[in-house]
Amino acid sequence: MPELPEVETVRAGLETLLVGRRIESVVCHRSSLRYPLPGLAVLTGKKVMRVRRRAKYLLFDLEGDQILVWHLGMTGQFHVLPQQAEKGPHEHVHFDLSDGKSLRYRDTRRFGYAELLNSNEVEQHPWFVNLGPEPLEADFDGEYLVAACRNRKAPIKSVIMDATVVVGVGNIYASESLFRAGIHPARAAKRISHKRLLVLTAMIKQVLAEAIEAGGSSISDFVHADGKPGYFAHAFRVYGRQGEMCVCCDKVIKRLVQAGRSTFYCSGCQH
DNA sequence: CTGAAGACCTGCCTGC
DNA sequence: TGCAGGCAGGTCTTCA
Repeated sequence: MPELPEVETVRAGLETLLVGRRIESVVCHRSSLRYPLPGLAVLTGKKVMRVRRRAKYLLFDLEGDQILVWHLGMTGQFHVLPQQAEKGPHEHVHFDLSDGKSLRYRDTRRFGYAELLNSNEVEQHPWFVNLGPEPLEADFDGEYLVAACRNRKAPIKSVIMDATVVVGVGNIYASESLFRAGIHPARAAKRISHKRLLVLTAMIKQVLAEAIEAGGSSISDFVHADGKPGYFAHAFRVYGRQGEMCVCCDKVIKRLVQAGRSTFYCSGCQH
């Protein structure tokens, strides 16, 4: 469910709630999500040292050398509840913690997945080895995107959602950043001028930074680790607004389907 | 190699 | 009311 701002918001929440706590017990209510779950019982007694993020993956650094890598898929959520809280629907894994709380993983559609790695295995793991730069880091800049779009005739929306080009830009923020940049989502990447790609790079950074600042979006499944919703959904300018008036001109927001995903755009502002 | 489409899974909303 | 169909924030696999 979550795009980069949501995962980053979850990461920050979990960092506060988990670091320094020990895992006292682990219960898996099913043996696999998207893939088989790793044997999590080995984490019993381990202290959580850090919670990091790479792309849309959460990385829990544990005492010793192990890293629990977790992807939330479309509908994954972590909640921190009192240990005595009853098991909720679609709660697949419980970690009881040394402070009397319980970390619960809930995932309706079960597209989430997890793996337990040693720290030296992460970079070369298939999930990480081909990932592009983080969109908010300096190595994702205009010149980089220009180079990535050269010779690519795929629609620009597909290119910015390609995790080997840049990580973390999902279906919502792809539409939002293309709107801000005034670029039609179906335009072939190679047919966009250098100057406009520089603007798009800046808009990707801007929209993601604003969403993180607002605590992520809240559509149906996203909630923070502490259960509070994010507020960025109120700031969508095109996503989910087909049939509504554009905020910038007198045209109506349209929807089209690209690679099986909905894309929202304004035919007046984007070309 | 590239790009498009299907697959995974459940729940909710719409329209007949 | 009931049911079929479409839709949902991700990513991997398959196919042309």
